[in-house]
Amino acid sequence: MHIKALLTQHIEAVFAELGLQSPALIQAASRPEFGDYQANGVMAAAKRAGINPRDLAANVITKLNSNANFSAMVSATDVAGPGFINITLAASFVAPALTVAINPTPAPQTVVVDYSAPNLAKEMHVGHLRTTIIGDSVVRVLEALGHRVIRQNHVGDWGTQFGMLLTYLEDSGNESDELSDLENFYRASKQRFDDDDDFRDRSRRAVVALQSGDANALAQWQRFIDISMSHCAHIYDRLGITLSDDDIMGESAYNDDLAGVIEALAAAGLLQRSEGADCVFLDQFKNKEGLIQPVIVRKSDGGYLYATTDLAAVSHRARRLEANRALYFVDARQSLHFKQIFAVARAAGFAPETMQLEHMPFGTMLGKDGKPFKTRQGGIIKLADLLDEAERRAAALVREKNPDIGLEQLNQLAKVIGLGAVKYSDLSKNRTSDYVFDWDQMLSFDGNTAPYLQYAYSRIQSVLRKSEVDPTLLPSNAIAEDQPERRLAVCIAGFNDVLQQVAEEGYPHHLCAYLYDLATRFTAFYEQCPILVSDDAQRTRRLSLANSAGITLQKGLDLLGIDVVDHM
RNA sequence: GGCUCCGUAGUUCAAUGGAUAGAACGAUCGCCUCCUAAGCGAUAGAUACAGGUUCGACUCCUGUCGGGGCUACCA
Repeated sequence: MHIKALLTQHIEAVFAELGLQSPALIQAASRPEFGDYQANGVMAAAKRAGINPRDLAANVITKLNSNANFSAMVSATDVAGPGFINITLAASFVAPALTVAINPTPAPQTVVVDYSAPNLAKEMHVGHLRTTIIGDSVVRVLEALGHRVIRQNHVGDWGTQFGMLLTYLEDSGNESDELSDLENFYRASKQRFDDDDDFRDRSRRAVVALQSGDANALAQWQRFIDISMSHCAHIYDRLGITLSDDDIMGESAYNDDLAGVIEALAAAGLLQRSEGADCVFLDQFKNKEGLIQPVIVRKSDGGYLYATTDLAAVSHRARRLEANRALYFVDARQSLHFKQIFAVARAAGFAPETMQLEHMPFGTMLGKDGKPFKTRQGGIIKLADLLDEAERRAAALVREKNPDIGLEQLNQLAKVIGLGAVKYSDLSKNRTSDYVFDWDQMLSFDGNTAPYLQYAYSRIQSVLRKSEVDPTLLPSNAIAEDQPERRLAVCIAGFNDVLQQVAEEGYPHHLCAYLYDLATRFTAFYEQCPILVSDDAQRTRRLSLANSAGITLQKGLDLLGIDVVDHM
């Protein structure tokens, strides 16, 4: 059920009938006393038509009420304030939504989602959390709505830094166990690269050897990549990320396409030689002095750059994968880069006009001092260490709450709760804002956190167990009666609206906010409406509501990549 | 310099141009004879500054102050 879409349709139809072209602007009511939903569009429509907004609102309501379909879904509509329309849904309309079905989209698309993309030169650190977790959640939501999703893990497996790493690997006698700590290995080779001129030159030659397909260099490279990728796979497994080896489409995969990209750009008349490099100059990247910022696609030494690779990737996604949409969950610092890539791709015809290219940026991770974490020298926290600490803290808490718990169950609980907390703390923030990394914040188990939602879920399971009824036999369309029941039921009915929004905009924090609201409404209901001690009809109705709330929580958390447990 | 993002309670975060700016943590005070107190209730506390547009501005525009980021051969 898409409540917003239905209300929007009805109201905009009335607007049209009155000769007005204006959005209905439906949103969930900002306060409970305003009903369940509100339409904010009347004021603007009235303004444009030069009529009194409250009169228009009254007129709209009259027309709405004469529509049988609208009357069936709504129990009250009122004009409020300067011209808001407050809408209270009919309990009988809300009831069917308690089956908690996710509605498939009427217009399924092929959506490429580019996310995670760790740099294989290094070990995954906390900076990779956002793209990986947020991207995976959006992927889950898109798939749940019936879109065909193609994951693309555009790993950093190519480029100049590998010259440095392979040269260092060679110098250190090919000791593969040194690679067990990738981070140290990277740091050591970087140090050498910065200090040693000869090493630097050899590193650059190693890059050329790699790019020209030298067999020995390639073999070394492959070994390095395999080891590094297995580190990533391990992290994905722990985090429950849906990426697999099949989704790996790294930078190196486009090597054979790069020359073709240059040719195509030349054929399109876009290529210009400037200071020895092949560039594309587009008017839209002109500054105030009229100077155009070039997009360099081939260096003066003949080497390609990541811009070239990304152009090849756009082309691949458009033609081979036949994507209608491509989403890039990548750091906001690359905003200009993607603006350029998308513009060049369009100009060169690599992507059809009908294909949406969307950079879904996220903010930078900051230290507690508010300054960006420097990834170059120290200061980074490995993802593996963060997850260990999360599980350790969760285990300590679980043991404290439940001293008699068995070891196996303890570990299982600690994992679900610890990882849930880490993921939720990231997912619940607007991805575009910068991100302050703080152990205690990230591993908090109180308040608006995943454990709160998991706790609400486990309480529901507890009540259902005690009721000794089979939840699948509960009526799935109970009519809510008391106020806390209504508030809960209306919230459950809004599930599809929020999924739709996340699929369109790529902001899972809206789903988090929704689930938190749902959980607080459940808790209010739980406090105010005794379930098990009620009489038969009431008991069944309330059990049914609780069950629906539990299913919604479970499904919603699953779309965030967070598990639930029956006991906490 | 140019472009761009940001500045909201003590702290961490919310708020498609809508009504009285919401939460959480922390603080203070309450609530377990009662379906799990990882909970619930109450109190205090915020839009950097100055203009402007608008019926209505945290949100849009201009300026000031403060802080990130990007900006021709790294990715």
